[in-house]
Amino acid sequence: MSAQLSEQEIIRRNKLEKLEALGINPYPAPLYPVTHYSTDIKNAFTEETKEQFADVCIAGRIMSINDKGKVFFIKIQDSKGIIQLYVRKDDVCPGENKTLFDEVIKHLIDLGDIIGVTGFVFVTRTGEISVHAKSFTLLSKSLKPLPVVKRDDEGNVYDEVTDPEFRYRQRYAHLIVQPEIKNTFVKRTKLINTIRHFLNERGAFEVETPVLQPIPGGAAARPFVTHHNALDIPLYMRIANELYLKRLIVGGFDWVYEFSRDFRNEGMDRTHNPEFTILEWYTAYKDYFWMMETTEQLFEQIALALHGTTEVKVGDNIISFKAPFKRISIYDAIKEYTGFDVSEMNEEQLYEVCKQLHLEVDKSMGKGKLVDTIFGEKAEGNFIQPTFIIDYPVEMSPLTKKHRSKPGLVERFELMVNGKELANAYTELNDPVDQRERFEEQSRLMERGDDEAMYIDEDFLRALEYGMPPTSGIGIGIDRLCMLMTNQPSIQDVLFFPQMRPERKPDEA
RNA sequence: GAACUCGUAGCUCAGCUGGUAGAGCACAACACUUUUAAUGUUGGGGCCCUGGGUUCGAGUCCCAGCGGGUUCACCA
Repeated sequence: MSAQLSEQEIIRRNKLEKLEALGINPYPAPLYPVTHYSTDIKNAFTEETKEQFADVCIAGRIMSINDKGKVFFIKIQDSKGIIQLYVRKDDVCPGENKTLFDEVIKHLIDLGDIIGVTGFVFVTRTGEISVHAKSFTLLSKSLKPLPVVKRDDEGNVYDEVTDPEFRYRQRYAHLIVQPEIKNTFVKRTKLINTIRHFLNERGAFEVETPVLQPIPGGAAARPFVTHHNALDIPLYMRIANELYLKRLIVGGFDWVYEFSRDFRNEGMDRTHNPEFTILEWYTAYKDYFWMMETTEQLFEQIALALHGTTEVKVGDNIISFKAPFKRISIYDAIKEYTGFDVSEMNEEQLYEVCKQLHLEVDKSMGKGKLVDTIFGEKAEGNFIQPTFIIDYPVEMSPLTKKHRSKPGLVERFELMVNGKELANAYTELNDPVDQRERFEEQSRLMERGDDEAMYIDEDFLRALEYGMPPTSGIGIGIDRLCMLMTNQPSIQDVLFFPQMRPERKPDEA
């Protein structure tokens, strides 16, 4: 074990022993009575307010040390920012015993240590607001050197940690070294809070439903399988929570929602993580037109909450979330970008169109999947500004109510933004007889080899048979929405701990 | 799962057609009581991802593996 330690790690362990020999606990238990944060001091300190800062207590992690002999300039980083400490030998060691300064501060303190000081705020000769330390306390010794990232007053960064593996595997260290990435995660939480507030103030009710499901329903995807020992049955990590939320609508809740962590056993890339978050909500006595209007309002509100404006810059595009959004049927969208009118086509004709468009297709694909493929490959990427794609063919949508006036279609929309799907919603299918037929059609697709076709959920059908009010529901991909709203190209940058391949243990080499 | 690409000090990176392993920061020692990414002087630190091969000789060339990234496939 010790053979694997670097020189610097060994030195730090030696310092730990020396501290203990001096009777200093490198990991003290008592609370540290912090009174101020770095940026609050820097923002509020003036000649006029300086009395308020005559006696402050502040703590943080040492990010730089400038040793000037009998004076140290130490920059510490707390949860809000960085502030400089001015540590003078005779002020932290007023008596005869100068050990704290000559030994501890001069030799036993490292970058990365967490310390606290009390003192008063003042401005140095070079004009930097600093804390003049009267006492100095080691709060936690750091045994592992952090990557050293430096930055000057213009904000230029030197020796930035660029290794993505480090960023994602050791997020804790990445957050220390580049705290500006916190902004993305602060925005993520703000986004979720905004949605929660939007829904709650309209009377929606937040619920929790099973993650472990005996039948993985509500979406077309490959699930993770696990096993329950006591019951001796397979259980699936949920791929969606749709069918459970609808059961609650049957049970008499008019508007339920859940931020659902879903799991899909599929590939990983910069837009896919095996676990991800989808907001789903269901509202009784509404239809998909109402849902489009509500969705527009929600997105407009999110943009305002995060950016203070409805115009959001994403990559090279400026996206306007000002409601209302454009609406176009999926067949019109396909016609616009391929020239083919597929609205009246049967499966063979669609297959032929796919061939002509050089799209990869196979015989297991039904009409729904063929239309989906054409749209996904040829049209989807063109919708940069928020656009509702509406009225999908029934074959693509086994949980959606048939269109009130257009045969062969269902009342469904997907919201496209920046060329990607952000939301998927419909007027819910509440006819139990129709729902059973749709499930049976899915079974036939499964037999043809479609490994994403849905299972028949008898319990869900039983619930529908009791009667579900007319309902509209929606699913919104929260991670994708975060990527969009924070202008991050990779899902790994909006998740604190994205899934990684297991790290190889050093002793396995 | 496939193709391409990368792996050298704690960090960022050099290392030529194969010939004793390099820099800056970080680290250690000394000096300096208001410094500004980086004060000066001196010093230490490497299984060059792993395993094979070619060669008198491999960080460098070849093969395989491991890990990362990008693109593609599947999908939200």
